[in-house]
Amino acid sequence: MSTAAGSTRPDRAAETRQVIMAAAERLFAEHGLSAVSSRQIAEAAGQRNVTAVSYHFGSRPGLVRALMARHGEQVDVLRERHLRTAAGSTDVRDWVDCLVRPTSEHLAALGTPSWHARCAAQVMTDPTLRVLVIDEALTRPPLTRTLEGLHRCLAHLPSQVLAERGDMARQLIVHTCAERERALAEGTAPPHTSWERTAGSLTDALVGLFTAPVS
Amino acid sequence: MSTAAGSTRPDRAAETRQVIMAAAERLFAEHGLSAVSSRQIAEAAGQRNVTAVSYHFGSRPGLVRALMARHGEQVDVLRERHLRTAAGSTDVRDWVDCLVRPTSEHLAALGTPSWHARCAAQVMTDPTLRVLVIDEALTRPPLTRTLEGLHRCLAHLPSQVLAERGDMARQLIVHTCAERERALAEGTAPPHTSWERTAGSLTDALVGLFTAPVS
DNA sequence: ACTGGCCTAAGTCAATCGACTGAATTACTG
DNA sequence: CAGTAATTCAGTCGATTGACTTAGGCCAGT
Repeated sequence: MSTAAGSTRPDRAAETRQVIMAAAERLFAEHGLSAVSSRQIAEAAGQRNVTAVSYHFGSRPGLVRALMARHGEQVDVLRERHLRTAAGSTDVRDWVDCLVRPTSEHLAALGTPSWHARCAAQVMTDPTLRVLVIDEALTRPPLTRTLEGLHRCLAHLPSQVLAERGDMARQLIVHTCAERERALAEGTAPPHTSWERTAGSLTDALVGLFTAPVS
Repeated sequence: MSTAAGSTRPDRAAETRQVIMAAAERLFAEHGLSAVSSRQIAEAAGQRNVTAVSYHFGSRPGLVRALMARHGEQVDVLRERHLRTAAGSTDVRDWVDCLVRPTSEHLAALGTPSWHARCAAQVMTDPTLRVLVIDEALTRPPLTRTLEGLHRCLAHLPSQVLAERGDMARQLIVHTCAERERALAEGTAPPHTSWERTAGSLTDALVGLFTAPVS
């Protein structure tokens, strides 16, 4: 029987993948995306083989994609829950909550220090990896449904303005969370800082951003 | 006489510095900060010596600092002008204009394609270069005066909220301009896109962000 | 118990990196 | 015209990188 007792055998690779991803995420957040070599990742993951990354993920972009996909799935679960409570609402704030809260809750669940927010910010700014992740993110059903709900509340805005403000919201969420994560990890955060509070500030700001009059 | 006729002699180094900075900026924007080596920069600048960067700028961080400082000075000039017209105003929009317009005007003056906005976004996200540039930027008098003016309009907000929203504004301006610059350079921008329009959208959004009610 | 397939370890290769050294070129200065 | 300091060029060094190949270890099913 291979019931409990930790893991059945074929999990060894999956475990190694997890270890590598955790190490990569930390190094990416600390030193920047392209400043970290595959060797360093493998070494930090306790793998004495320098080919570990390319074996398990094919390439560095493959690793990044796996990294983002894993968090994306977990955020999706949380977003589904928020979507159920926001269903049918015509209040912008409810839909902004669906945008912000899943991310902040996921980061809170990761504990401190976490690295994903900073890693995601790195990926978003990287000229080559940007596209790879953006269109993958935009095809996630819970996110597109959130945007649809938001658009229904803001139907009075020109579509181009809506698109612009959506982009701004994305930038704002990603980079604000990254900065907050760094402050939390470095211990330089102002008192009373928490992911809960961050989500609140972000939501307030985004509601203002989306409902601002168009000149 | 060495009046006209281009340049007096000691300018040779200054000229080379400019060429190197232009090449570096382009490569940084296209491939990411740490993905570009000093050698590649020197080569792209037409320098056959691989030591050109370290000779003229001491190090790679030195080059980045010089890059940011040069644009910072030019933006400062534009910001001074806006500050004169906004002086004494109690309208948030006037001060947001002082925040946004100098940047957009500077980018517009650079022509298309430009690379500075994307380069700046890279620097802002880099774990090591971030601090190097942020505190230098925050010590620029025209910027601090703008923030003071903004704070006077928003005195009713708790100081921590003010600080948070200031950070968000910074992120928003830098990354929105970077994304717009990329769209313009790649020709994938929607019609009617211009720095003028970008500034307008950004200003609307930021006014909404700053004046949003605190929950 | 054996065997076959998945996973990890170990070693190698050319290419490239940053830093360093010294010589050649340049254009002002006396 | 020669001297001088600044700038550019050319070549080298050890270290590191990604990609590749081969050998070893481990578990599952039979």
